[in-house]
Formats: sequence, structure tokens, C-alpha cells
Amino acid sequence: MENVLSPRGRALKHEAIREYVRRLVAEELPGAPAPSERELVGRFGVARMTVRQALDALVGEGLLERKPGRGTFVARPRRSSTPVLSFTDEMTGRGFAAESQTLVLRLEQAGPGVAEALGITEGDAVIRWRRLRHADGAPMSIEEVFLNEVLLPGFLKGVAPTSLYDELGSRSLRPTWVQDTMTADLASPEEASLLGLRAGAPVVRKQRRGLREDKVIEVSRSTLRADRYALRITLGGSD
Amino acid sequence: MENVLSPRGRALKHEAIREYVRRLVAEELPGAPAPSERELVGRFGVARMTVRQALDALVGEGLLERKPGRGTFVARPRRSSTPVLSFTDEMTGRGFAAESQTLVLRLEQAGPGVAEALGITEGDAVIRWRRLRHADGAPMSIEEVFLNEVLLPGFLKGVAPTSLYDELGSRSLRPTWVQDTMTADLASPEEASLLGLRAGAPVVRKQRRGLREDKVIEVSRSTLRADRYALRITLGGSD
DNA sequence: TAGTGGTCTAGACCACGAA
DNA sequence: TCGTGGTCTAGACCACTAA
Repeated sequence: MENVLSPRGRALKHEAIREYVRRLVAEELPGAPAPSERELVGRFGVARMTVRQALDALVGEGLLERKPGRGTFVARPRRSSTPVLSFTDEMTGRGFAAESQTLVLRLEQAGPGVAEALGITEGDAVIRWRRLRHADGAPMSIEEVFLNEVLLPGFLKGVAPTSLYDELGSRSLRPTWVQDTMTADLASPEEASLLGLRAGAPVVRKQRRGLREDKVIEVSRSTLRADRYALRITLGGSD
Repeated sequence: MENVLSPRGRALKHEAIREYVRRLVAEELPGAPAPSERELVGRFGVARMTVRQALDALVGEGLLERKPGRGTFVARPRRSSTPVLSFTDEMTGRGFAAESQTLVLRLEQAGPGVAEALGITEGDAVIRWRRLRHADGAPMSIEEVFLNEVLLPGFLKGVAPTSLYDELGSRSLRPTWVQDTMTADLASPEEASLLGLRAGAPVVRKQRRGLREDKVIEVSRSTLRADRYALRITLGGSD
């Protein structure tokens, strides 16, 4: 039987089995049994090693767990480290409505600091996007993002997207990991005015480098109201 | 040939091969070739699937990477999320000498907040340990840790350990993951005095729950000088 | 006792990369 | 062309769990 589905050639049996089981199990609760290995051998007419290869992948993903002598079961989702979220995702996740107001959106020449952080040359074109971000209508933070213009042709011509990360995602440029640096400081008069604070109120300063496959996609500086924002992170393994 | 090495019985061939390769490769630089699968088949007199099982484990650990058509090679260490570090580890890693001065170390009854956070009952015995922490001789932070006394019998009788995490490690209670919450604030007069700041200077407040296998080991509150401390974290996948 | 996952064999053909 | 990893077969015996 020939197969022309994937450009690379044949459909792989272990992939077919893996996706079959993934779909079967998608809506099951943790602890529900998955098909046994021998059952899948029968269903797909395949060697047991092939079934095991498929299940190994799902076990590696944390979707399934094996219990020797008992069977294979849907695993409870593993606690994981804090994922990379956009402001919008983060606020939505906390039950707030995220809005934002663009203060600056234009092409500039990269200064030395931004060039260094983005891994480009000083004077190269960068997109600078400064926004005042609200949660449930109240000002929350000032965010200034710098993007490498070369990676984002036509970015300025489109309507300003609501979520930067969604827009990057549509170009397959959503950062998959970030390096954040955070500290505390006092609000400057301008910041205080934008954020509705008195000058000298405490703020969180956050710098971010967003990367994908070791390429810097995004560099940003944010100033957040300390009275409304706490960073919550989970670090460490998943035992 | 009989084998009595492991209490469970036989030595597993794939484990033996895995550890053999791990040792071989331990001191190699990234990019160095690992033995080919067929070479290991010959050396161990074993089926190729068995060799693959051993190598799969090492690939899963990120120690090796396969390059189809070329071979198997030592992988460059994967960038990982920020590990769980003690204050001592963290300062040492940044090139500072870590010291600390105990302000309070005694048994108390858990208040409602601490009891909740530790997952015990209000009034249960907790160890409270408050320290002023220095880096290179200058005050850096005030840290207050609460520990479940039941898990740490005799903790107060011993000499106060330098590193809490080392002490916990010796009892197999070192947290393997932590939930941190951080925000910015202004130093109280007492904090300012201890930290050598003027009152109203910005500080970072960090709350931590340290866990091991879903059991809360440690709860802490720290106040850090914002002018000397920035939190650096890496989040996200490892592509 | 019957079923499960864990381990293991001794082959096979394929696509790919380097020489 | 030759060696590599990727896939796959059709069995086997084992320890363990649950009925």
C-alpha cells in the first residue's frame, strides 16, 4: 500500500498509532486506562515494538504513564515551570480584561543597548512600540518593546495587533523562551503620571529578551505598578 | 551467566550500555561522536533495539543527539529553566561571598498564614529562622524562613547550618521546585536600618514556597535591596 | 490464572550524508 | 559506495497485578 501523505514519503506507523491514542485519550480524565499494547498490536496489525515506540513518545510528553503489571493510563498533568505568556494571556489567566493604548509605534535606528540586546548592529532598523497597558480598565504597566525590523517586514503597515505574541505567532516568531530580569524601583514623575501613581511609589522594572531557537526576537522594558502586580513563578523539576 | 548486582535481580543490558556510554562521553566536548549503534551491538553482543533503548534514554536526558545519516554525538548542554538555588549558591554563582547573621532562630506556633502555606494546622510547631544576609560584606536581604518542625527533628539542637538547603539536602528534604511570588515595595524603617538604606528606599519582596514531591518543606519571606539585587530568570522550553 | 508492561533477540529495508 | 540512524517485524521470557 502506497502513501503520499507526507512530503518525506510514507506515513510512519508509530506516528499514526501515537496520534490515534492521543485522540482517544484527549478527553479522558487522569487515571483512565489507555488501550493496552497488545490491543493496539491487534488493531493496527503491527509489531509490539512499534506500538511501544508510539506510547514511549506519549509517556515522554507526560500524557500517559505506565504501571507495570496493570496497564497504561492517562497521567495527571505534570506541574511545569512557568510558561512564556504575553501580557494579554497573563491578565486573562488572572481573570482581568486586558487592554492597551499605544503611546509610540514607529521605526527607529537601534541605539547601542538595544542593538546589543537584539544581536544586531547599532543603527539597524528596529520597531519601537510603547504601550500603556490596562487590566480591568486601570493602568497596570508601561511596556516598551523593540523588534528587529528585518524579521518583521510590513509589521508597521498592518493594523496594530492586540497581542504582540499572537502577531509573532502568526509569523512563527513567537518566543519559545525568555530571559527576564526584574528589580524594584521608584516611579519617575512621567511613569507615575501615566500609571496613576504618586511620584516615588514603588514599581517593578522588568527587562525581557524573548528568544526562539537562540535568535533574539524581542527586547522589552516594562514598568509595572507594584501595588497591582506580583510576579508568580514556578521553578524547578517536575517530580 | 548469573548476576546478583541489583536486589531486583538481573542487571539490565540497556542500563549497562547506557552507563557505559555515559561514562565514555562524560568528559567529551559537545559535538564529539558517541559510539555508533552497530559498534555497541558488537561490543556488548546485544540486539540493536537494546542499544537504541540505551541511547534513547541518553538522548532524552539531553546528553546525546542523533544526526540521521551521520551518527550520534554529544549534545551541547540544553539551556534550561532557572534552577532552584539557595541564597548561598546564588551569590557564589555571581562571584560574591555569602555570609549571614542569625537574628531569630526558635520554635514557634504556626500562625494562620504560615500554617496555611506549610499545609499544617494553626498552632503546630514551626521553626522560625530570620537572617540578615550579606554579599561581599554588604547587607543584601532579610530572610525569614518557616519550616515544619515535624519534618526536621533535632534541627534546633545542631549548630545552625550555613546553607539551609545543604542542611535540608542532608535529610533528603531539599526542595526540588519552588513557587515564588515577587513584587516591589518601600523599605520599612526597621528594614531600612538593617539593610543600610534610608526609609522609603525601594526593595524587592519575595515569598517562596519550597516543595519536594508536592509536600511543602519551606515557606519564606525575603526583603531584598533593590539597588543590589535583580532577579534573573529563564522561562520556557529548550528548543 | 490471565493480562499487563519490561526486556530482549536477530534479523530486515529505508533515507541520508560523506567520501 | 558505505556507514549511519529511523523504522519495523514476529516472536520470546520475565515480573508483576488483579481476579
